[in-house]
Amino acid sequence: MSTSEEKKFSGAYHHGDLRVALVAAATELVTCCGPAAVSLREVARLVGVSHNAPYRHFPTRQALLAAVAACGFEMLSQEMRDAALVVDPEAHLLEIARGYIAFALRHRGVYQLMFSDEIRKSDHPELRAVAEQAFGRLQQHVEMLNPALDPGMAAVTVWGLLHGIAHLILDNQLKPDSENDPLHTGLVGAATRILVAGLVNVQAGVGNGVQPNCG
Amino acid sequence: MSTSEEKKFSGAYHHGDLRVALVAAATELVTCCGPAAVSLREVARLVGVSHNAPYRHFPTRQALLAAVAACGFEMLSQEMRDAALVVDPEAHLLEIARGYIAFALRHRGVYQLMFSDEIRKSDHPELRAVAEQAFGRLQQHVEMLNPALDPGMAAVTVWGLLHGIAHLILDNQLKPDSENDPLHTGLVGAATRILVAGLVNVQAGVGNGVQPNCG
DNA sequence: CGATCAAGTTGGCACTGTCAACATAAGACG
DNA sequence: CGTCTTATGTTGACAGTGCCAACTTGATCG
Repeated sequence: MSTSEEKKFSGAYHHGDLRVALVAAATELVTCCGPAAVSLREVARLVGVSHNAPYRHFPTRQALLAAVAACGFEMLSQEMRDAALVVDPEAHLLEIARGYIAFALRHRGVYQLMFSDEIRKSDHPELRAVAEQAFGRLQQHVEMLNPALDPGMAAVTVWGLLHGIAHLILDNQLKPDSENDPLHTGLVGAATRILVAGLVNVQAGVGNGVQPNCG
Repeated sequence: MSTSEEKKFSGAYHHGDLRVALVAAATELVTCCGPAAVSLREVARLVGVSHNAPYRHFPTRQALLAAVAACGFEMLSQEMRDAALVVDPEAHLLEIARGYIAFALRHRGVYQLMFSDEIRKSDHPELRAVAEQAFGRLQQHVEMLNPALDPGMAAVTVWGLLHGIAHLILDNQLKPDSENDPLHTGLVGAATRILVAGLVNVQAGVGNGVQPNCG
């Protein structure tokens, strides 16, 4: 933030790198106060430009938020690559689950944004691309657990569980076990164990191929 | 809606039943256009009163939306009672899952509202009550599947999966299998089968009691 | 140098949630 | 019956929003 938030670094009329400064400021705002609290005017204020300057770089508020979300998907994708070190498949998935939830907690508002229907992926192809990449990684991991299953179905199931738990936590729908377990590792562990047991033991049924990410 | 939406049914200055008319209109708006599209002024307009009349019945926009959400929880609770007829535990949970997703799809915006963090359950105790009631029903059902498991953990896991899938569908994160399977029965079936297999086969581990619904 | 054009600015519009002040109708009480 | 109170609606205002249009600035290139 300290690099470009102060615009007058060279007394310039033109900011120099307003686009990235806007995304950075917006990300910060989203992270601390949630997507709803982000207004273009506030972001502009933070960066130190006039209320209409952002429109030279983003045609709409949604577009700016989409850029923030895309940034989030890249981070998530990275996070899941980092979790790829563990070898035991079960421990592997547990590691992924922990990482996923930790990511959602650490980036709160950004995570909410990434899966918000306010940001239609159909309107932002680049967003869709990074999102599919992240999902692909997850699917790879799940596939190793039980190759007999329809990979798409299985992956969406895992994703659904993680996404659901993340949402429940972020939306404050769970009693504040937060005191002694702020990352909800207990819940995540139990849920993952149940899911893994299911993935391994379920008899492979018919699967008609669900795919993610349209918008 | 036709009962009280037209205020001048008797040329009255006082509406007679403005509160329920507002909730009804808001519910309609939320259902068709999503929570974000609901403005107090628009609701007032629909009902045919001045833009400030709602403030005589709801101290804030959030309060009106909370009333809509509470109404939704009651419907969901009802829905889950209706699903209690099936006897085979597995088929039972499948029935519940189908019902849950169907509810989310049928009531779209209301469902999003029910679990939105915009509406803090701590601010609306009556909301919290009906929400906990609905969760209690789910927990009862899950408990029958494997009494050895921590009931809270297991129920939150089931809930998490259903909630996650619902969110993915409602937020348009899944490719439009919608054409040939608008209710996503294929996905819901597969996911539920995996989950049931897990619930039945997992060895009961330690559980430190997660509970839902705080805000 | 002069023209062009991207990048920022000022001003305005319609809309929002919410507050304050006022108006009206209905019901309580004499 | 008349008056007083109170719940309920209304009008008007304020600060905030996203976005459009018109203007200004400064860098870049012939």
